[in-house]
Amino acid sequence: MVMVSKKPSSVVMQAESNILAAFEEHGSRMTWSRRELARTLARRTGSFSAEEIVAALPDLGRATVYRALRLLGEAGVLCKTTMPDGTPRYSLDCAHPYHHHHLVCITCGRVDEFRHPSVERMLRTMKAPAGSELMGHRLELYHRCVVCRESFPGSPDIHVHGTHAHAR
Amino acid sequence: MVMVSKKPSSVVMQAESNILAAFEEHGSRMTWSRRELARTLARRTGSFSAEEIVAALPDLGRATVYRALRLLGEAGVLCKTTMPDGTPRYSLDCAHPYHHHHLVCITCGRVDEFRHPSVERMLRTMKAPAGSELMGHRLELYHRCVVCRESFPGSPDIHVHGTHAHAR
DNA sequence: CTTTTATTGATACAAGGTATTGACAGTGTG
DNA sequence: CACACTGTCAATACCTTGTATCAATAAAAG
Repeated sequence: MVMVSKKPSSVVMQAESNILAAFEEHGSRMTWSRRELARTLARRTGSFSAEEIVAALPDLGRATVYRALRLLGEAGVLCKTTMPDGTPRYSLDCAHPYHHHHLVCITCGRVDEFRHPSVERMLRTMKAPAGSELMGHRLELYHRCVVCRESFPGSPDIHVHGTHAHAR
Repeated sequence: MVMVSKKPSSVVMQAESNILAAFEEHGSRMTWSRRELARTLARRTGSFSAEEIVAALPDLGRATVYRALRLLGEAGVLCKTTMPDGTPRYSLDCAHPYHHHHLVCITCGRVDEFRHPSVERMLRTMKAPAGSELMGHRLELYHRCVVCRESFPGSPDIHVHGTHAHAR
């Protein structure tokens, strides 16, 4: 996991206040822990694991971090993405806060958001089989981003249960 | 997790030989363990966890079961699905062995396979951002199946990171 | 039948996350 | 401002889902 592209400070501040707002709107108390967390998360680029955040905030308890991540996920400012091998990664919602899917680089872990009309069409027309009720969905596209292709040419042979390879 | 619909014995036998064939085609040795596993998996309906299989085969080691599940996943006869909360479930591939997505009941865990032209169109046109390379994808639709809706009316309020709720 | 090599089960371990608990800190009320 | 109420905290233990290791064993090839 490389890729430490710089994040403009205006974007960081925006992200931080988004996070704080999410806590507020959820009715959570504003504590030092949560402020620290917001500050730390806002600076992140790309995706990260929960344990990375735990490590970055040694003065917060594990449970506290996990609780906050779940809360922010429910509030819609943080997304939990599943890598091809099933390990979870978190990323901040930026571009499309309300509905989007993920384009995930399997090499550096970078997560981008996208929308595509065909997906929305599919979701509308899927009106699940007679009598059932659609409740939600998960869509992730796995790729190798430009930077990673340039740094490491060649094709990593990745297969994982539940993931469908694309024809070459 | 309820739903013990009966599986016709012809289907069971078909599934069992599919599994054995998968081992064979992969070049694996045919062992007693793998035969037992094939027999057990073939009888399953709906989805199941790895630990359920471990428990059902007390004479096989944990590692053996996990190894076989991974192998069968790679061979394409078994799918690993991610529930909304991130826990994995396995299910046999039946209808569309080569390319499909999953319609997952969040109440009983039943997994159905589906295809939808809009999804295929999206995948074709997504030709990921300039210079990157699409490697695979994961698409799961979460719903409550007919049986579960009848058994438990009311709407469970499920939200999990990375899953997007559908408008009601 | 012997050799080779994949496979096995046991065990330990790693990652990701939740449950519990006593202590403590924010916040609304008086 | 003081108090009590309740959310939140850190620490810890524990759970689930898997993987790594390794010596013993069983397929399969010759």
